[in-house]
Amino acid sequence: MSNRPPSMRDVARLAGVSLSTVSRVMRGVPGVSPVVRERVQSAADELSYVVSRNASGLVTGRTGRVAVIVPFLQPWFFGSVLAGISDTLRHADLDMLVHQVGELRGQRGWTRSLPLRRNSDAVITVSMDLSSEECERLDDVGVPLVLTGQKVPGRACVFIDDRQGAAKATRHLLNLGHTRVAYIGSTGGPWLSLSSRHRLEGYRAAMADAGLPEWSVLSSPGRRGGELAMGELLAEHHPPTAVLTEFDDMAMGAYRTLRRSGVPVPGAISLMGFDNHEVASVLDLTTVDQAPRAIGTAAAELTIGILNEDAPHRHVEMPTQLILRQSTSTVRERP
Amino acid sequence: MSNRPPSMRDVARLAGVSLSTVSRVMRGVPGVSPVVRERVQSAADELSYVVSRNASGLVTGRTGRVAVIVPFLQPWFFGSVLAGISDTLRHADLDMLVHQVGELRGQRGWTRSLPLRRNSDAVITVSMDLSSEECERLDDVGVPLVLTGQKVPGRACVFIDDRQGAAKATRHLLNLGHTRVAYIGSTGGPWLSLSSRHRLEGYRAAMADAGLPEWSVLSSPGRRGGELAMGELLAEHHPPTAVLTEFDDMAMGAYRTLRRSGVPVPGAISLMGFDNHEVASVLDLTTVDQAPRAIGTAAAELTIGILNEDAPHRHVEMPTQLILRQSTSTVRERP
DNA sequence: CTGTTAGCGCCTTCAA
DNA sequence: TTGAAGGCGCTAACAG
Repeated sequence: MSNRPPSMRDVARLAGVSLSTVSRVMRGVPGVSPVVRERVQSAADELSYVVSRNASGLVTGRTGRVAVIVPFLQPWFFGSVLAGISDTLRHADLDMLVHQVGELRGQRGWTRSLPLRRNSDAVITVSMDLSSEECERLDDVGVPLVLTGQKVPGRACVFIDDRQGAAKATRHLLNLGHTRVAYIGSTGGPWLSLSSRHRLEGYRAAMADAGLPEWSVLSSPGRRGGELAMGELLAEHHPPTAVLTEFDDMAMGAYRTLRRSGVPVPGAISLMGFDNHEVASVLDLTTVDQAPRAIGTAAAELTIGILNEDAPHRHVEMPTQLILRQSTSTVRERP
Repeated sequence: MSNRPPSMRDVARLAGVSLSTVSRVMRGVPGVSPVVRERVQSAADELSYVVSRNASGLVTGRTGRVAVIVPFLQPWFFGSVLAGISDTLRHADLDMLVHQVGELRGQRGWTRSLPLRRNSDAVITVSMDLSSEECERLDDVGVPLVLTGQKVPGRACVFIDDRQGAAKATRHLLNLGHTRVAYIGSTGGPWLSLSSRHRLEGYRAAMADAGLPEWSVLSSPGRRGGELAMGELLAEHHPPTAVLTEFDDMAMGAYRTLRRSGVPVPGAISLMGFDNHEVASVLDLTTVDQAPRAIGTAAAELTIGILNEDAPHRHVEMPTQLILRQSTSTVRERP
C-alpha cells in the first residue's frame, strides 16, 4: 500500500548498473557477465522486483496474456477445460484472462464489448459455437484465435468427433441386444447446437447401419429437458429398452424420472449419457468421456505454438472413450 | 495479423482532433462538446479502436485487472464463485485474471511465482485457507487482498458461518427424531481444514445441546472418503439412523455405498450433505446451500469498494440455507 | 472546450 | 560486455 512498487531504475541503482543491463538480466538474454548478472539478480530479489508486463508489453507489443472466452463458468465442463488451459499457459509464462459472456451473448456486437484488443496475445473460445460472422469479428481483434468444441476449416481448433462418439455409444447399446433404442437430444440451446447436431447424426447413422428405426425426442437442454423427454418415452405403449442422451445432464434428468417412476436401471431400461460428467460415476452412469481437461491443454498448446509461429497442425481432434458402468446391460424383455 | 492495431493517434487523426480529446472521450470524462464527442466516437468505432490498458495503466498505475487465486478450477464450487466474480467485475470494467495454484501450493514461496505485482489492482483468493504468513506474502504484492472462505480479523473477507450451518443441519436431523446421528468429515484436505473444523464444531455443539453423544468419522476428503466412512458406519452393530456429511461430495460417496448395500434412503438412513452441489438435486439430497455465486459477487463488490476507497464493511458474512429434499425423513426404527 | 507537453517503465537500437 | 538515447500508447498537468 502506498508508494509505487520498485521499478527497474531502483534495481539498477541498487546493483550499480544501467537500465539496459537490468533489462537484459530480467529477460534472461545472453550478453551479461555472470558476475553482473548475479549482482542484478540479488538486487531484484531484495526489492522483490517483478517486471511490469504493462511496460514491457508497450514496447514489445506483447501482453503476456491469453484471453479465454467461455459461455458460462458454472458448469463442470468449463471448469475442467479452464484447468487444462491454466496449467499449460502458466508453464509458458502466460497469464489467463477469463471472460464469461453467457449473458452478453445475443447482444449484437458482444465481441466488441470485450476489451480484448491490445490486452491479450491470443483468444481461446471454449464451446462457443461461433458463427463465421462472430469469428470474423474476433479476427478483428488482430490476435490469433483458437476455437474449442467446434471444427471450422482453415481455423485453429480443438474438437472431438461428436458423430463418432455418439455412434460408438449407440453401437454399445445395440451390441447389448437392444433394438428399441431411443435418443434424447437438446434443441434451442444457444451454444451447443453444432455438437448437438453431430451427436444426433451419429446416433442415426448407427441405427441405420443396424437396420433399425430411429427414435429421437428433442427437448430443452439440461436436466429438466431430460426429465420431460424421459416422461414422454415412458408414456409410450412400448417404451424403449435403451436410451442414449445427448449429454450427462440430460441423462441425470432422465434418471430422476426413471427413479420416481420406479423403473429399474438397467433392469428395465439401459440409460446412457455423454460427457463423463464428474457425477456420472456417482450414478454409475455409462457414458462417453471427452476429457475436457485435455481439450484445454491441447488448446493452450496450440495457442502457444501459434504465438511462437511454429504451430505444427492447426486442427486437433481429441479422442472419445466409452466409459462402461452399471447403467447399461443386456436387453431383458419386460414381462 | 500484421501491422500494429490502431492507436489513439490514428483515431485523433481521423477525427481531426488532438490526442487528449480522444483520451477524454474514451474515458468518458466531461469537458468535451457533444459534437466532437460524437465525431471521435465514430472514428474510434470505424477503426474498432480499443484503449490499451497497458499504456493507460502505465500512467495511472492501475491495470484494470483483478487477479483471482483458486486452488483448483475443476470442482463445481470454484466455477460458481468465479461466475459471480466475473459478472460483477465486468460491470465495473475490470478484467479477471485467474490463477490456479493447486499444484504449486506447498512449494515454498508460491506466492512469488505468480506475476501478480504490477499486473493487477487487487487479489481475491477463493477458499485458499491461507496461513497468516501467506497472507503477508500476498500483501507484499502491494495491492488490496480480499479473502473468501475464511475469516481473518483485520482483513477483507467474505465467508459463511460454517459452524452455524452445520449446527442447523444437525438440528434438522434431530428435529426429525433421530438420536443416532453420525457425522462424516474430511481430514488432511489441504485447503478446507478451517471450514472442516468449523463444521465439525457445529455438529458437536448441536449434539451436545441435545444431550446426545457425538459420533464422527473422519476420512479422506472427496467421494471416496465418503464411501469408506459410510462403509465403516454400516459395519457397526447399531448403525446411525441419520448421517450428516461435511460436504455434498462426501455425501455422494456415502450414497453410493448405501445404494450398493441396499440400504434405503431415507427409509433406513437419512442422509444429508452440505454445499448444495449442482447435482444434489439429482440425488434429491437434503443439504445446506451456501450460494457460491453470491460469495463471488460479494467478494468482487468488496474489492471494487476497496479500490474506490469507499469500502463500507470489510467483513461480509453470507447466509446459509437449509435445502430440504427427499433424502431425510423422520426416524423409523429398523425392524 | 481544446491542444501541448512531459513523463509512466520498459525494450531496442546504436555507440562505446 | 555495457551504457545512453529514443519511443511504445496513453494520461495528467498545464496553457490557450
